[in-house]
Amino acid sequence: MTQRPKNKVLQETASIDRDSFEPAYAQLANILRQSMAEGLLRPGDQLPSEAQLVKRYGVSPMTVRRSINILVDQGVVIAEQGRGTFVKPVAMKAATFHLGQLENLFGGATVQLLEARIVAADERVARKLAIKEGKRTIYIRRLLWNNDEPAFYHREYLIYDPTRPIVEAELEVTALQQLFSGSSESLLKHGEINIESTLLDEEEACLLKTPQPMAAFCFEHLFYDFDNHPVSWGWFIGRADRMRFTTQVGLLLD
Amino acid sequence: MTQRPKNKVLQETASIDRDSFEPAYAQLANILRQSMAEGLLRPGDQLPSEAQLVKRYGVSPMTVRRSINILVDQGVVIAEQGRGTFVKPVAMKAATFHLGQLENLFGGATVQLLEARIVAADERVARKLAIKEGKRTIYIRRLLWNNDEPAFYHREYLIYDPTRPIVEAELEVTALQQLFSGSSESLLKHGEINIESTLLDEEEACLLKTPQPMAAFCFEHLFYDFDNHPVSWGWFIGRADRMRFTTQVGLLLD
DNA sequence: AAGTGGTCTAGACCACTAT
DNA sequence: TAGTGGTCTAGACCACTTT
Repeated sequence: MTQRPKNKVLQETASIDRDSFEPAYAQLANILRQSMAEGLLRPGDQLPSEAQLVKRYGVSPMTVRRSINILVDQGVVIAEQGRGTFVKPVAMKAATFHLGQLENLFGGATVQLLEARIVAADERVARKLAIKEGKRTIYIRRLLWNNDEPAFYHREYLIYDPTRPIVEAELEVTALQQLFSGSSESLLKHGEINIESTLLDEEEACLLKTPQPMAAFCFEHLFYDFDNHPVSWGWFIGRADRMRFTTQVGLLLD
Repeated sequence: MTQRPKNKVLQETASIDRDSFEPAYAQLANILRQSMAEGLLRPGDQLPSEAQLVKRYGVSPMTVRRSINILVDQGVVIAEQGRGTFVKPVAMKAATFHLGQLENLFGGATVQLLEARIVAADERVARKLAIKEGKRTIYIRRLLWNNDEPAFYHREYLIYDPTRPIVEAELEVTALQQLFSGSSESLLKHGEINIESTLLDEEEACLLKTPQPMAAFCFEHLFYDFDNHPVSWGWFIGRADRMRFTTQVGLLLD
């Protein structure tokens, strides 16, 4: 282990501007992050204690705590009760991928209904939707177009609810579209999405008008209603060369 | 637009347990989330005002604000100054994919060095690493093994720094491994990672011992040091059927 | 004018860690 | 015992929206 001084003096120039529109807690968080970005505070280093920060920057303890909580939430420091607060090394446990491009793909998409029929649930579907095998489900196949190009091929199994007849318009709206539009009329409470990398099979390649073999992203989705019952299970498949997911790791400055 | 009552009475049964180990702010946040999960509070509904929550649950304004900030950060409610706080509809703008499995793959991996040599940067490499074309870089090809199976094929271009000779041990440690291990000796400050879905080419399939065609995940990475200079650019390629990324959308309860 | 969220104060008490 | 972070109070003042 390399020995480093336990505590470093931050640049005295930085201070809180009380006339700024930026709140004091945000300013202090930025000052601390800036110190890390400049290498004044390195991974493993201890941050000044709360009491020190209170004195140095002339803010109340609650404000200091809020600043530090922000850094903790961002995962750039770790606070240990009774020991101190330390700069975390860059590590990647989870990555937030921004699906902005995906949002665009769904946003302007038009929906072509390929097929919609009532089918009996086989073992696999029954298990996913938590219903009995043989119960009726609605099977829907759709093609989502974007800029006159086929963007996604979507297959979905919906719980068939005899008390709520299917409006034709509904067939043109997908669960995932609702997610992206943020419709407040959604019946969905939550869902799980899996991203997989697959090859297009013959049918998929044909519908999406791609040569074969072609790499693709597959988004498997399972959505639940407010009673925690599964509502739909399906997959969106789109050619990989139209999508990319990006994430940043480590320290981020504004 | 459907009209809903602007404000609902929450279940009076729920209250803060001052003897609990769970802090009051977390308890209150959970009570509110529970109300959403049960459908008492639906997307678009207004939450009780801070003053109301202060009275009803007998906590201070700061504690109420902290609870609500948690929900805001989680993206399940939106607070609008002067108007109120409202339940957000389920929407997916970004998705956090948990790379736990990936972590396992890297964690126990052994590294087989295939090639390491100094090469002049071509236009593409020079652009990515922000150096002049023709400058020397270290090109490394590695195979990462996991459980006696080839897991990832890694190619990487490193900035060649004549003042810092390459230790042989370094060649067996990758930037991404550092990320996963959370080594505090990392020189890395931050980086960008792209996830792509691709097909394995002949060389890749051969090294990874897969049939062809085979779908694969490709992680392109670009890492920077504390001076914001690029350090390395490369790709990890692994067969798709060994990885899966999952995310949850909407309301999450503990 | 009344009600809402946004920020902030100046402490308090507690649990935990190190010496 | 001293120092650290974790929680919480009981207000204050401000900016903003609605009526």
